[in-house]
Amino acid sequence: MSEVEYVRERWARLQKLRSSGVETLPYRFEITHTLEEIVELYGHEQDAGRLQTVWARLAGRVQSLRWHGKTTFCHIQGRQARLQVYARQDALGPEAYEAFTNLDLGDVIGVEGHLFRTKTGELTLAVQRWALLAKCWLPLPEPWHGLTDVEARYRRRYLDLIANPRVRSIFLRRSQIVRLIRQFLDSRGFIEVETPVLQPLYGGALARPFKTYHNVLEAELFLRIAPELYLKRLIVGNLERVYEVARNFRNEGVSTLHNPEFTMLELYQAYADYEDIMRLTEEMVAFLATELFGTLRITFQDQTIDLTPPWRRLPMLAGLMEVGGFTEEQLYDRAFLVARAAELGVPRAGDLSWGKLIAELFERLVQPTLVQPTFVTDFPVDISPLARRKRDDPRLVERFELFIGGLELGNAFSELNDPFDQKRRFEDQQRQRETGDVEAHPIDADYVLALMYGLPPTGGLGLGIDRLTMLFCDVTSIREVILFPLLRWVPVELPIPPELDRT
RNA sequence: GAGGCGGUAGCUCAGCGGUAGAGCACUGGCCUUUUAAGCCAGGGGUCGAGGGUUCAACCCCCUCCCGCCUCACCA
Repeated sequence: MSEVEYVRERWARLQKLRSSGVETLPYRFEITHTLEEIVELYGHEQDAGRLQTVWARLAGRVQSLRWHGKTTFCHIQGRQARLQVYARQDALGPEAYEAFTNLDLGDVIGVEGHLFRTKTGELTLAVQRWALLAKCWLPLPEPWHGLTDVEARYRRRYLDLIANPRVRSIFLRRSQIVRLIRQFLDSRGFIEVETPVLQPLYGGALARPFKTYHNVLEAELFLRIAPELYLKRLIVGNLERVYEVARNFRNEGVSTLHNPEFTMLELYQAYADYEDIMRLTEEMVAFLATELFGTLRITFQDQTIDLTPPWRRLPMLAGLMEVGGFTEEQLYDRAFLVARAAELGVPRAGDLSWGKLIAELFERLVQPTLVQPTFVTDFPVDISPLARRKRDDPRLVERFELFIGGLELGNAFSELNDPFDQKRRFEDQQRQRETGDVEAHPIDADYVLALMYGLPPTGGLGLGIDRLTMLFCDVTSIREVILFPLLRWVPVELPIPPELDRT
């Protein structure tokens, strides 16, 4: 049967229901409990007499229907809990009962009655009155296999959420993660702030931006690629500890690890350095695991990951020596690095700076081995234009990236607070841009001006919320943790029968 | 951007160069404690789109669209 015919059929049933006296499509329905509350309160209550006295008004989506002549069972589903509902002709009367048997899977109903337990012991509501709250005009995916077609799952995420409990649990967990992060940071004296998404000049990361246009100002604007430079202005402004749960936009490819818009926690703490931020990070992630799972040992892709702090610190150059087999001399031997990089398939290795060569080699040789939580520290200065130089080696910066389960989760520095050095670093980026590096950081004089008023020593962190959620939900595609991942637009044809397509 | 895989009923999937299939869902009937309810009967298809080869194409060929995976790009 075509979708149009389903709609037609259900339309006819709705008309029948309207004439049965059952309340139809009301503006509100007063509930006494959510389904979660009812199950929580009475799920273990065995006393039949006591259950009998519980009168409840509940609502949910009909997710199964079993009818047996003069009685009908169904389950209604809420956000997490579901409850069985039992309708009898003798309790409802012939009209309301007949209407109940004409429900469709997917309809949203409100029910009123008392609780009891069936023969098999299942907590159930015996309906006395009911109302149709919303009509489901189209058939739902079948309950047994759920919805598996990936494209359909992303384009119609609501169906995915209805049909696949695991998907629901991922997004509930994501919400919990963000809530716990706020709780953790608030308890440490951070304040949550909001900074511009529309920026006249983008910065704070090395990436290509989306461009847009303000009509009245007649000005080009960019969607932010990171909130970093605004948050650090706030540290200049004495706010001392700030964070933002920031949606960032990067005009880059889509993959299992990248969505053009994604969510990053950024935080800045005055008077701290990157060592402090490492401790903060491991404590925060350990807090999350403990609150979510009650343990610091989690499973990701069949590997057990131990989140117990302190985590391994691995200086980038040390990693190349240990895992990559480099000697200290080789690390500064440009010809050797170029040859090794070319060997590993790095394109245009000869054109890369020392820092980029080191980073490429590290990424290929060492990164895949990082399953247990690891802070990779001390990056080359030329790929880190916003990080402060290492106190005992000006070729490097005080920066770390966090890897867990092979995922790159975060990036942090001792923030560069010297306006003169910052200006030179921007100028260096500008030169890279002129040689064709489209991701080089643009010069932001307004930001340097802010630094001239004095940025205290500051530690900052960017933590990928999407990827952190992937880790905690044991999924390998970022689209599984983003409710509506970016897909190419396709036209939709509405299955509305022509005779119903009027006012 | 390159390569691989996929798109068949509302959903999950078979299928074969020769009349389009199953399970669930749907419709009608029976059934007052069922739960992947059961039993009986029935309806439902632009086989992603377009072109080509062929007596004949869901199937073979070409182009395109959409998606997934790997790689590249990308921190």
